[in-house]
Amino acid sequence: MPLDRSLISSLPAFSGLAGEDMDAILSRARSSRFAKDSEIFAQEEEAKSFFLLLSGHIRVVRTSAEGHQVVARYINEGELFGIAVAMGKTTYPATAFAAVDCVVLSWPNSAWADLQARFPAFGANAYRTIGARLQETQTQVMEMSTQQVEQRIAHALLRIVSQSGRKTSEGIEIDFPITRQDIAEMTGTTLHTVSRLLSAWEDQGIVRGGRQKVTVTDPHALMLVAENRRKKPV
Amino acid sequence: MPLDRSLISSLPAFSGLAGEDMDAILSRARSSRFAKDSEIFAQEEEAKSFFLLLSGHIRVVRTSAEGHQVVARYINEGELFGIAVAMGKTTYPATAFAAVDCVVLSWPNSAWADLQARFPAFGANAYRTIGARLQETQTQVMEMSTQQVEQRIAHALLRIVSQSGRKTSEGIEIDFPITRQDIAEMTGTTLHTVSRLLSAWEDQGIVRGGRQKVTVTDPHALMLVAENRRKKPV
DNA sequence: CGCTGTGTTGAATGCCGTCAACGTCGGTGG
DNA sequence: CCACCGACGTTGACGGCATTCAACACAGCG
Repeated sequence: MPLDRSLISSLPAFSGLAGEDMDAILSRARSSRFAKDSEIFAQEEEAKSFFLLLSGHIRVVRTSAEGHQVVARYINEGELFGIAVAMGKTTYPATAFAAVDCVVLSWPNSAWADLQARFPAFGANAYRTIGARLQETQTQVMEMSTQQVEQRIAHALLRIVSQSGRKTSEGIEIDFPITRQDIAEMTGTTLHTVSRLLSAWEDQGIVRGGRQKVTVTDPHALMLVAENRRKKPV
Repeated sequence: MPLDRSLISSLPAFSGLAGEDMDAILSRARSSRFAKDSEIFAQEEEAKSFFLLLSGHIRVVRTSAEGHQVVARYINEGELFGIAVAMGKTTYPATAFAAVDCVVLSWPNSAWADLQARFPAFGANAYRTIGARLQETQTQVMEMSTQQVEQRIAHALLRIVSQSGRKTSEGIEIDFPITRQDIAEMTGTTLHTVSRLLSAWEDQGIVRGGRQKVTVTDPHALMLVAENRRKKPV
């Protein structure tokens, strides 16, 4: 069954493309499902395909030679990922896990050159994605250089809820399961420190914790923390 | 006077291109000189051109809203830089300073789409450059997350000398003036800590310091430090 | 009902940033 | 040529923040 263009027509990765162009691009794609916690591709593995996340959330993890892990980013619905081919790389630079059950489109890498040449807007959007990620990553380096752990965690939480937040009666909740350990690996700290800070913030009514769950109840206060501008409570 | 293709024929950014293609690309470029410490472009400034460094060394600096600076990277001879246009960005994400007197080629951004379409190998090389920088930056995030300051500085020094080292009778010397402060801004630490560590390493015969100068006299020992595998001296 | 993964909290250690003072190099101008 | 001055570098003392170590609580699951 062919994929319908309505799946993708509103996504930024396809902006600037005519309807029949989308059809042509989709005709090369196939759709697959990945169960929660399954692996979509692995670091160092030969890159055979590139992907678009239709629904779900994906955690991208880099592992160092010594076995340390860091969470490079979370992929949201509508984003391209695993686009090693667009960077001229033959292996994936990180591992991608389904944070929840996911549906993804995938294209064989062999289709990239052709699609990119025939539909320049598609290529340009992919390159824009890479550029945006480079800039985000550099921003992360700056934060890690200049900010304390507390500000970094606050920034990370704000970033996640703004990209993957879901409004509830209590506040804005992160839309996928996330552990203290995950947050620690995003911010270069330990789960102990994350737990302590979240507990402190919960006492102050800024967030509400839960098992694999974080809800931001007072985004404004959290922003003050992120900018180190609130007076610390006793 | 037209630019000669011999200037660029051996550079990776032009690999896979025929001689006449290089001429066509060069015909759109102009060459300029920048004095030491002058600014080639500034962060947030509207991106009008992209660049190739023909000779010299360039320091790329990002400044945060609060005024903190980090050195994102050094550009070596033969590398593209300021390629915001290839990432679909309209402003430069960082400031570029000439670390020494420099000669650069520049192209107007308006030439990018055309060059990229006519000479796919040129575009692909630029995208490869961006991909490589994304990966380096992510590696830096990993290092900052998992390693101590000492290992980070050792890694940074090894990276610099491998890319911009010059052999001398004493060892491998960094080929451009670099201050303790610069090294601190590359590694997310303070000039005090850098100074202390370099002094300690000098006592151990691993490096030799100097004003705006660092020479690695024992690269192997420095690598052991980087991997945290040498027994610390008393 | 135990087991595993997750989360919380206390106490102690230590790395490295901060503060401070001084030393040194090199360029500049009298 | 020499004196001065600013940029760069060194070193010591101190302390705070976050990691480390440890113990326990709790939930979900087979």
